[in-house]
Formats: sequence, structure tokens, C-alpha cells
Amino acid sequence: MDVDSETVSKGEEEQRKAIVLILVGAPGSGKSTFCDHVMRVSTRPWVRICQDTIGNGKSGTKTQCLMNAASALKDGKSVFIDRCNLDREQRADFVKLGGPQIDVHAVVLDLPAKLCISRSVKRTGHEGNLQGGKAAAVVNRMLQKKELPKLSEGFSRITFCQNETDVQAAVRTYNALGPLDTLPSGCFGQKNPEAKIQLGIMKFLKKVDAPVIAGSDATSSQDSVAKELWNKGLKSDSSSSANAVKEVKDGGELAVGSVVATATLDNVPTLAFPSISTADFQFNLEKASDIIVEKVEEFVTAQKNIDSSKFLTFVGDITHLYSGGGLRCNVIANAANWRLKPGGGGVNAAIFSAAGPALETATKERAGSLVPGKSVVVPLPSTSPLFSREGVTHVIHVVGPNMNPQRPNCLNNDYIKGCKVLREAYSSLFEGFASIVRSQEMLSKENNEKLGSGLLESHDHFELSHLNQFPNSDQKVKREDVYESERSKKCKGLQDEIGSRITDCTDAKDKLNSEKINGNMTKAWGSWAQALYHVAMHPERHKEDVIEMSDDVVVLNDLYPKAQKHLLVLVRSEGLDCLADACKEHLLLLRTMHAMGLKWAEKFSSEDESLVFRLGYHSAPSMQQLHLHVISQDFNSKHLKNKKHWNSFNSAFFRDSVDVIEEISKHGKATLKDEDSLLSMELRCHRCRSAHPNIPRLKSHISNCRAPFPASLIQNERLVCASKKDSINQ
DNA sequence: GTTCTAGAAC
DNA sequence: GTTCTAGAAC
Repeated sequence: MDVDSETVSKGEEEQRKAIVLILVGAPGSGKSTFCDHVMRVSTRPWVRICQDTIGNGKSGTKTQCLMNAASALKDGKSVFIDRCNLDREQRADFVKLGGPQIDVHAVVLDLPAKLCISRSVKRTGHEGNLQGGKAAAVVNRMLQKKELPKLSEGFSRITFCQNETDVQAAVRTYNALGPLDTLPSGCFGQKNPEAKIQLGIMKFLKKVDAPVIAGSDATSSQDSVAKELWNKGLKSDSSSSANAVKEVKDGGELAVGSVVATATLDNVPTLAFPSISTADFQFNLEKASDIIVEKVEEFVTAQKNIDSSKFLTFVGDITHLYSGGGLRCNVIANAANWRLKPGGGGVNAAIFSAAGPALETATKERAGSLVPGKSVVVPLPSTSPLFSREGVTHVIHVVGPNMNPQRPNCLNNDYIKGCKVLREAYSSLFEGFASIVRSQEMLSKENNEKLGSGLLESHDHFELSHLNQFPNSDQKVKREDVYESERSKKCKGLQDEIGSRITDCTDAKDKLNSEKINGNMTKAWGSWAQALYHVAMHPERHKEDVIEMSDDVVVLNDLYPKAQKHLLVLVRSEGLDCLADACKEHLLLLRTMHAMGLKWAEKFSSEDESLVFRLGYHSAPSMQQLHLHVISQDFNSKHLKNKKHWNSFNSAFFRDSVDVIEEISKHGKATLKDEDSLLSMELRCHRCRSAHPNIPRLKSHISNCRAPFPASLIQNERLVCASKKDSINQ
């Protein structure tokens, strides 16, 4: 959370933010014209980076564009990236130009293909020499690759334009943007053909400090989804929460969400909430808007860890924030009815319908009904489509005041009471969100101590699965007993190398997996599984992989590293295939392996202090020949592709080397847990323990999660890092 | 249509 | 262990 550094440096400097404006559009969509129009009028210093002209006659390169853009930004100028930028990959490097003092915007010129083609075909003397008949084919091909930008790519603001009116509105918006101004964050102008927009909530914006300038004419386009406003100097004044653009759809259909995040929209607890009581409950919009502004401001001021600049409003469907708008919001609020039942209409019906029956069941467990002004936090079961599709982990039901005589508890226009109840409703909602944030912080810091029961109460589903992973000491004993009995059943513990390797195993599967080799029953390894064995036997033949060799072990880079640094310390002697084979006589060897792994981990973490390592064995390895994994905890690797990969390093399947040594010295054998269930467990962040629906989403989360490691990992030196305090607890 | 997972072959 | 791919999920 970079909140502190941001707020400390407040003042003139901070407002002088440069902008990287990435234009997205096919040839002929009007990107260059857009730049020209803005540069002609704007008082802000703009530089246009155009790939067509940058090469001085020759065709330019992306690298040239990047270099020129970087140097213009260095001079304090804002830049237009005038190239097609139609897919995410094309845009990515330019998005990276952004930073604390540089906002990255996109303007999407998503005009009809026909129009782009006809313009490209007609024009002559085009800078990129794309004209005439050839243009049609090129534009068509490019449009097939089109991938509309999302906020999650790193944009702070995206403006979608689908017709000339939209383009003109966007031009006006940027024209009027002086050197010190900033624009509100969020997505603007994205069309949803079913959405009808009510402009009355414009009143909400009147709350914003002057000067307020309307970016586009509210009446000019019927289906315009967002109107843009901004206020000057909003970051240093006290009403930063008024940095908001708000729209409500007609007839109380799916409403607008407001989003409060603590740092980035991607990976920290983020709340999205609709405006409460403004739809079916017919509360006066102006009064409602005042209260939203007031309560949000109060909340972001009180919560030191919430970055008020990350408050934004978003026009869209609150049940499709991720899939429809690229916004990751793990907590959404529902403008519920007092019975906490589906139906009614508006947001409530939409959320219950999108979340499926799981939400109704989970809600019932929490509360049967709710009085106006109160809220209830409901953890969303992972079976809900809202969880798997949108990444929503909690729904907070809020009941606001009702002014609709057709509905229960009508206040008959008693706005004194109504406003009081609405304030309570927002307070309760934000407190609910704060409790989720706190409990997630607790979870990440959690050690074997008990959690506050109040927090536990609202997060049972987290706790249960969490305890699965990090049992407290009592449970640990139990679990180990379980491992033990299962292990005996499976007869994995092979006594020693010489003697009776033949077991009385009755497990059919084990028999199938076994065969007689040299008279001993041992696991059959496929040819692909023997690669490490071959390296161990002939390290000299694999010099390109091997980084160190001793009499006992070989150290090599994992061929498919699952993190930035991923080494294997491989036993050289024949016959010790896996951890199940290890017993007391191997203790010395295991300690040698550990020492070797530790040496490399320390070397790497001293070179790069951000690297933290874990040393351990897989309970049931896929590759023959005992090997110790030395793996950095970033898990930043393209080779980490599936659940099995993740869980093999982040569940009880992974046996820490220190524990293995301790267990073998005490009991003569290591505790193994090779159940399939461990490898197919739900995906949880190894730091904050948050759950994620799939591997891409998990990876996106862990790339930014800075929560401290769980105490169970910090204890007993299971984690190795350069400076324990700094690296683990940052 | 695209993204993601999971099973089979190697 | 990976790669390939069908089909499930979105």
C-alpha cells in the first residue's frame, strides 16, 4: 500500500501528473486526427509518438516509440501513443511507462470497421503508406485481433468511443485538460445495448467542488453511458472522494458500482457498491448523492489503509465487474430487501440471480431479515458462479430506507429519518467491508494463536479451509496421525535398500504401479521420469544444467522452473528414489543436501533481496532419484501452469527439508502426504491465503500480494531470505 | 468465440 | 515431469 508515500508528498508537485494516452483503434479510426485536435487546443504539453513517422521514412519500430515516449515523459510532457495498439500484448509495454507521477489512459476509437476501411482506402499520402485497396484487407485482419483494453491492464482511465459524437466528446475532455488537471479514474463510454441511462444522478456531481465541466453533452447521445466530469486539484482537497462520476440506470435496473480499494484494483480487498435506496426505494437522488459523498469521505478518512484516490465510480453491471469491465472486486454490496430474499428487481434480483442458490443458502445461515440501516456480511461459497467467474468472495447485504409506498417500511417522505437510516446503512456497509479487510490481514498474519471470534464469525469458510492448511498445534497432531495411518495402509515406507523391499501391500493400484526390479519391489518409473536419474548417474553429460557437483550431490537448475529461481539438489547414489525411501541411515546425506540447498538459496537472496526461498521435497515425486527443491517464493514462472504445480509447492504435499530431517531423526521416517486431494485443492495464495478461481487469476494475485508469509512458514527457518525482517514482513 | 482444466500419451 | 487436445466453462 503506497498510501503513505502518496499522501506525504501532497502539494503542487503531485498534481502535475503526466499522462500516457494510448490510442486504440484500427487504421482509419481517426487516431492521428484525435491527437491533432487535442494538440491544437490543449494547454497541456503533449507529444505525439507515431510509429508511422518515427522512422523518418522507414517504417518505425515499437522500441523507437517506447524510447521517444520515455524521453518525452522525462521532460514532463504527456504523450499520445499513436499506433493501433489493438491487442493487450501490443499495449503492455506502453502501459509500463506509467508510474506514480504518470497516469496511463486509453482512448478506444472503436468505430465501425466499414468506416475505418473506407477512410483508409480513400486517403492518399497517409503517413504509414496504408492506402488504396490493400488497406481493406489490413484493417479487416487487424480488427480480428482486436482486444478492448481493460482497467486491469494497468490503465487508470479508459474512454470508449463508438461514433463520431463520442470521439468529439473525448476530444473536448482532453482539450480542456490543463497541465495541472487530472481526470477521474474508471471506464467511460462503454456501451451496453440493454442499458438505459438515467441522467438524474448528474446531480451527484454537483456535489463536486467547482469548477466542474461536463465532458460531453448529456442530451446529445441517447445511449451514452457515461458523462465525464472532473474537478481541479481534487487530490489535495478534503473532498477527494468527490472524485466521482456517477450514473444510475433507468428503472432501477443493474446500477452503478462505486469501488473502494486499498491499493490496487487487482489484488487487495476491493468493495463495489451500488447506490443504496435510489432505485426501487425511490429515495431522493440528490439527498442520496450527498450522503454517499459524505459517508465515503468519512470512511476513507477514518481508514488509514484505504487509498482515497482509488475510489472510483463505474458504470456497468455489478454482477459482471470482472468479466464485463476488468475490475476485480472481491466484495460487492447488495441493495437488499428486508427479507434478504431474491427478487424485487434491480440490484437485488440481479445479484441473487448471478450468485445462484449458494448465496441464498449462505445468507440464510447469517440472518433471516434485516432492518433498514443495517448490513450483513455473507461469505460467498466457492460454488457460486459469482465467485468463480468474477472472483467475488463476499456479498454484503445492505437495507436502506424506503420511500416507495408500494414497498414495506415506507417512510412517507420523512427525509429526516430517511437520511439518518441511509447514513447508517453506508456506515454499516463500510464497517462490514473494513471487517473483511481486517480479517484478511489477520489471516495473513495468523499464527497458531486464536483469532478474534468476532472476525471468525463472519469468515467461517475462510477459516475452515485455512485451518486445513495451517492447523493449530492440536489439529496438527491429529493430522499427522492421519497421515501416518494412511501411509501404513499404502505401504509406502520401504524399509531399507538391501532387505525386504517386498511388502504385503494389498492396494491394487500400488501393485499396478510396481514391478520387480533386481528382486526388489519398487515403484516403476516411466522413461520420462528417469531424466534426473540419468543426470545423477552421469552429471558430466549434462554440464549445461548442472551448476555444482560434489561427491554426494549434484545441483542443477530445474528444467521447467516454477519460480524465478528453482534448483534441484539431486542425490548421486543409486537406489534412493524418493522421500519414502529415506530413513535414518540417510540423515547425513539429507543434511548435506539441505546445506547445499541453503548455500544456494542464501547466495541468490543476497544477490536479490526480494527473493525468499523454501527448501523441501515432494511427498510423491514424479521424477525418480531423490531431489530437494530449492524454490523462490515468487512463483513467477510461465512453467507454473496448473493446480498440481501450485499445490505441489503450496500444500502439505511439499515437505520442508527442516521438518523431514527432524522427523527422520526422531521417528526414522518422514511424514508423507501424497493424496490426490492435496494436489487438487482449491488455489490459495501462499501469503495471504486468499482463494482464487483459477491459475491465471491466482498468478495475477501473487504477482502483487505483499502480505507477510504465514507464521507457520516463518517459524523453524522454513523460509530462507537475506534479511528475515525485511523480506518476509514487508 | 475464448479461456481454462483435466486426462492421456509420452 | 511436459505436451496435446477435447470439451467444459465462461
